[in-house]
Amino acid sequence: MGSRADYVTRSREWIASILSRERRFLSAAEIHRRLRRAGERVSLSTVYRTLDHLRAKGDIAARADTAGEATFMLCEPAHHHHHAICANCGRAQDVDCAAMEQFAESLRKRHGFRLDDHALEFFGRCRSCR
Amino acid sequence: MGSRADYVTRSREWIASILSRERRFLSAAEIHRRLRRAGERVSLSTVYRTLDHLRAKGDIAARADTAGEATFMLCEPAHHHHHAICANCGRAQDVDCAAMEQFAESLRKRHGFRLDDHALEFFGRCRSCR
DNA sequence: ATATTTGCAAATAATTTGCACGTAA
DNA sequence: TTACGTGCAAATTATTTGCAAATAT
Repeated sequence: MGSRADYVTRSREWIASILSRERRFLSAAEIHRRLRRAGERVSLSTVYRTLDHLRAKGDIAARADTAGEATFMLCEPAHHHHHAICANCGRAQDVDCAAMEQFAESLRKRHGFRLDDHALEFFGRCRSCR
Repeated sequence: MGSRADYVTRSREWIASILSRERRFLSAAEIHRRLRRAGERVSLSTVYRTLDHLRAKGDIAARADTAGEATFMLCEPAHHHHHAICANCGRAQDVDCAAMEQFAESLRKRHGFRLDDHALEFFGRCRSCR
């Protein structure tokens, strides 16, 4: 039965550590640039493949930025991507969403829309960037 | 002073009419396909340029779909892109958002996040697709 | 030993651009 | 007429893939 292994490699550790240090959405190219700066020689395709791997495992959240470029961020609850994204530093913080869920429910009642998933993003300035 | 004109052309009328008929997010390629089906000979670049033009005017909303491809939809209030997107037919309906605004306000108080803009999307089944 | 990951170079796919020609005003 | 729009082909950019070599288990 298909239970594929999960090798721990230098590239993967580096990419994970970058995502873990910078708690914000990064593109594959940005991650690749940081690797080179750190002196790590990892190919861009490996970055893409690793990000895809992490996404499949549910370890990171992916979203397309305004230009449509894919970006990735470490994020535990794989199913609730609610973030407050700072227009200045780009950092994203998680947002608790009890009120959100409640609103989603009222949505269904008023609009007859059966909800499978939802995504909410705020754009602005975080506390430290004001 | 730079107030550019706004010519009414065959291509633009067609593209506007397609967006007006289909109230859902369409990619440039999808719009182009519809034009050809209708027997209209419009280049893909013109589709892109027209969509960009409409977006600049604030007549349409743009968003990257899950694959990162740009999609466009006719949408009056240029600053509030809240949509309920049907996973089946793809149609997007506007969602009233008084409760949303209120939630955004509490966000600021609790997280110290100064809000510039926000985007909210629901994915599921609309009434007629259930 | 063997399955998995990687690098590299080439293939795709979406989008943009330069430029000569067409068209609305 | 003249500013704006369009087609076409070429350029750019993000992402994916095939395959042989490297590496983790």
